[in-house]
Amino acid sequence: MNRDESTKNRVLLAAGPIFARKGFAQATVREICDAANVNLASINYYFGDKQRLYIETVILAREQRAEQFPFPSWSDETLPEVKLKEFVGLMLRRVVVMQTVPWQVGLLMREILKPTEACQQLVEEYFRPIFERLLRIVDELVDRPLTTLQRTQIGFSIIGQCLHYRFSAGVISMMVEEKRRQEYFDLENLTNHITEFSIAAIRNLHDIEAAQAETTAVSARETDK
Amino acid sequence: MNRDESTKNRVLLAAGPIFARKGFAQATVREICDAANVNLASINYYFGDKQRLYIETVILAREQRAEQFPFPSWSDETLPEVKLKEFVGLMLRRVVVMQTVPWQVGLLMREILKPTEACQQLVEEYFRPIFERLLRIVDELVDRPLTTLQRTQIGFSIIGQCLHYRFSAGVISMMVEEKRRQEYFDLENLTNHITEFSIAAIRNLHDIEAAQAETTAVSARETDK
DNA sequence: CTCTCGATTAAACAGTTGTTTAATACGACT
DNA sequence: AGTCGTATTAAACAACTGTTTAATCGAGAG
Repeated sequence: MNRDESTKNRVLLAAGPIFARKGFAQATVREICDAANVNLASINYYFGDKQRLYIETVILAREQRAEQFPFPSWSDETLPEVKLKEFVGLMLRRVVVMQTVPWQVGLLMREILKPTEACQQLVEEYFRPIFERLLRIVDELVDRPLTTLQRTQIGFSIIGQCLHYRFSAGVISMMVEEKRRQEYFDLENLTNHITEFSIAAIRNLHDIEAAQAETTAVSARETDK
Repeated sequence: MNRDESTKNRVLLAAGPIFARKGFAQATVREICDAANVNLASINYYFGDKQRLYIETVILAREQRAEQFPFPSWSDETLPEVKLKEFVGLMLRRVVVMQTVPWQVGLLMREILKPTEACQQLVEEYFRPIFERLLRIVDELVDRPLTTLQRTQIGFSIIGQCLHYRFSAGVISMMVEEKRRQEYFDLENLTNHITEFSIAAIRNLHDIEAAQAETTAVSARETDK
């Protein structure tokens, strides 16, 4: 029998999307076996129990995590503004559009929200390189050296704007009028806004810091009285 | 009998932390009743079913959270910059707490990540008023009228920066060096950065939009060749 | 006292869960 | 043919779920 269509493999492939969608506890072995068109006992026969099936599924997800949206290779002359825009567009494409998110990413995201020890490796191999790449773009956008804290915070501000459209997608949908919902999740609109917002912030940050110190003083005076 | 110690109230208070920790499906009525030291049938007697107990718990969480960190009342002369800073600080205080997450916050975050029936009411009575308040501050910060889409996107950019430190707290902790972790979650540092970043962005957004149009053209030309 | 009625209780219920069992089917080998 | 070992099956299992039931309690009213 072809290995790809073996009972064990069918279970593994069917389990992935279901675990990704519903989580470990909410996914049922009956649902998985139905989807895989195998007998109910197959999971225990091949994997021992549900838990070990889940672990094998996570491992498979890691292995199969194909670089579906690879980073473009930029020439030396590419403007940092262009780089940032493409970076933001890439982030949004990877995480925002729920429908097209492959189940492998969904499963890993699930692990990330509730970090375990296995998550550490994921951070090092997946998130940190992405983040470092972003920070290098930020460096190009400013004309002065930044402290480690500053550039990290700027990075989180940009990432935060992107991820918000995934984590809070449900609430955002409820908050905007249904008629224009598509507009708010439109990839190009989002990319343009987040890019422009962030560039505007980075460019203007230097001037603001000084002014803000004054504002803080005003705020303090108001609190006093 | 004291109202606070009534059976119904004991159930409500016991349910909050359990729902927050385990989610709706994973929390069991027996566990809640045990914690509240009441009979198993009490939930159905007082609340009808588990679901309605959950909804009442979410409502309670929202009320208690808003009570603990109320909005300041601003005078007419208060600078919008000050307002934004206090808004951001309030958001962060309500949402971002490093070590121990109060169960009220945990429950609200659960609703954002995976909205249930309780969420619609939560949006209308809690999130939307907060968001509208933010948008009015944004209006004061710009000197020109914004489209609905623009001001909403700006609002999401600010909220997204704040919430990122809750949803991605685990990953952020893993990404920054442990020695300086406290620094990255320091309330004042965060408040200052997000406020300054957002003000800088809003102030500069107008100029950037024009420049970005040119950049887009450059990007297109680069893609062509 | 008795009566009443909401509050509380233990028990039972019906449904679902993951897992196990025992029987059977199937193919490879002698 | 018969034998062996693996794969697959339907059924049963025990534990747990939310909910319902019917009995009991307990305090206030007549």
